Amino acid sequence: MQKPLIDYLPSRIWLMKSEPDVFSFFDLEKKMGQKEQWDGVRNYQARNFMQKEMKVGDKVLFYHSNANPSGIVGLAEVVEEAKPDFTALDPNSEYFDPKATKENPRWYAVTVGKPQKFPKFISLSEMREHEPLQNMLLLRKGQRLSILPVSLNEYSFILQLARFHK
DNA sequence: GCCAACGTTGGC
DNA sequence: GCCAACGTTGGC
Repeated sequence: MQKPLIDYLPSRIWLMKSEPDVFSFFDLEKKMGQKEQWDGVRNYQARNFMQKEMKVGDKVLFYHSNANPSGIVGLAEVVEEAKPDFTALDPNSEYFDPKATKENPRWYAVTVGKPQKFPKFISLSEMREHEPLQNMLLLRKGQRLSILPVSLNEYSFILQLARFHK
């Protein structure tokens, strides 16, 4: 019997996946103001995390998915609470959702900023090697959610692996 | 490119 | 509400 996701809440630490070909950690670093709304999420569970659970100041482990290799590149932070994701209303956007309206935007997204690159990149395969990370939601078979809560112990361990001290 | 494991949609 | 068909995610 696996622990349901909801048992990990409330969390103040999150792992957010992004495909680097679409939007990478380095894109965030280069972004004006070094912040970006996390738009394009079209999964209800991930949206609910952003809309209902994520608060300004929450820590974000920035994960590159579909990458060579996939893994955590650095730390970031929630800098603005969830607001409507207007890409859903834009017919020219690949994230357009015909069911979204101005009155009911349907999709919401937090804004992520304050990127801090890890001295050492943490690959997915490295995470699998470490006992203290074996219960990470990220490592669960079949877990595809793009936003996942992270426990404090997992977070501390990852910061050590990444040689990140602050 | 393959494909397992999910999530979503829509007919009934 | 069930569930088959389809679409997506993301590691490999």
